[in-house]
Amino acid sequence: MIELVIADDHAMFVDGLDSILKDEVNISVKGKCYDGPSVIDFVKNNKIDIILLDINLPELNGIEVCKRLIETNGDIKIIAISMFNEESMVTEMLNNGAKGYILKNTGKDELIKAIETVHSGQTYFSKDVTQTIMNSLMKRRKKSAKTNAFLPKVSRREKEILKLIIEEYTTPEIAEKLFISLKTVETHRSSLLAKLNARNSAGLVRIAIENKILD
Amino acid sequence: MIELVIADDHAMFVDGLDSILKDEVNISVKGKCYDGPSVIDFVKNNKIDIILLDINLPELNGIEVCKRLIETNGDIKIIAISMFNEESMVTEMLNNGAKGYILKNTGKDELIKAIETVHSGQTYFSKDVTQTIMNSLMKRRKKSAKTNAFLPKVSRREKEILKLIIEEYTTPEIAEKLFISLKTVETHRSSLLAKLNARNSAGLVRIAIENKILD
DNA sequence: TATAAATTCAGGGAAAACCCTGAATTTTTT
DNA sequence: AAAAAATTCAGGGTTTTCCCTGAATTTATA
Repeated sequence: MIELVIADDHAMFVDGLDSILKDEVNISVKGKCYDGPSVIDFVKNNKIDIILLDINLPELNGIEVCKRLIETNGDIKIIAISMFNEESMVTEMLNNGAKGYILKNTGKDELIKAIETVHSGQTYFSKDVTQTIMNSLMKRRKKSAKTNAFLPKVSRREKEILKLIIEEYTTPEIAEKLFISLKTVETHRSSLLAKLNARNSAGLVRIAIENKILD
Repeated sequence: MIELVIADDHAMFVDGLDSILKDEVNISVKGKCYDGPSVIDFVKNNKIDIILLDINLPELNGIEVCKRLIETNGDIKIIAISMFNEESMVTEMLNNGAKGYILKNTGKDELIKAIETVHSGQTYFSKDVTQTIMNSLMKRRKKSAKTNAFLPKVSRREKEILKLIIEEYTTPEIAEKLFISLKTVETHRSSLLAKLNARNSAGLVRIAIENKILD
């Protein structure tokens, strides 16, 4: 028997889920919560396998609830429920330990499949959700492609010096470390500024990291 | 008719795919390539809708091929084929414009579904692949929590100044921009160095980016 | 083998960054 | 209301960075 609790501030939605799940012989709805703190309380005092957790909860939002429950009660399984199919929310929930993410327009069959899958120790994400994640992963391409723009070649030695600059070494220190003159290091620094089109060390570091020049 | 080319260095695998696709009335295998440069050549001289592109290609690997083809021939659709279900490879291909990613142990039905889906303008990722991506997104939770370690609070004003430092503004410029004294900016810089445990601006920028202090 | 690119070094100077001490005022938190 | 944190400013000094010109040597490339 899978024992679960439903957490959502819309009573009607909670009841809807409840009536859907009532028909399932191996699923038992042990409780209903309408705000964040209640969920934490309820889980503390009852043996619960799975929480169907809405993201938009009053007082303490679903993301926070998820984080706290995983911290204190590591073996609890959380399925996030949300109206919004947004990459930021999905990743946020995943990062806080949710085992599944389904949308509110999910049908009965998929809901039950999600519950059973997560209960068996696996993770469950609806097709729409995974598609959203994949799409957002792809969109990042255009961003990074734009920032790349035009980058001249940075020589081996320059990279070496750039690396040390990023590691907070000063020019005298770099000179000593590489057994070359202080003036040579300064030359390399100037070349780097020119090549990467930076005004100072701060820009050098930012541009180097943004464009993954080292690696 | 979907016109495609198969690119993989293992002839036997290529022939296997070919014979599978031969039975499909609406799919036509227009060519077979066994290394990176050949693919680029072939696509240049033939009207191709889709490329089934292996990641491990000789001379020029699949990731590079993908990047170049998308740059020159934006409307071509690439489905990556790989033996390995690794998050790094999947994201790498996605970032370079692949529209699908399937594993080499994928069955006939799924392969054809992938081709048709991608040809229709959508993206296709097999269940295994999406699962891998979702899992790796979840694993990052622990990582980011560790790197955070202990970071003191950076105040609102300090963040403002830190942002400008990262944008390559100098102290006099920041002072003018914020209508405050040069000495005040210097104080904030010192506080930032102390709080973030950095030795200089370069470190400031690196630490700020690494720990996502702005955002 | 020419040519180009990378690496090395130097002097001298201006600007910026960094360090220290010290302090007043405002805002936030307890 | 009191304490703590944030923001503001200053003097004076050292170090580092940045800029310019100029140049020799080594290495890679056409």
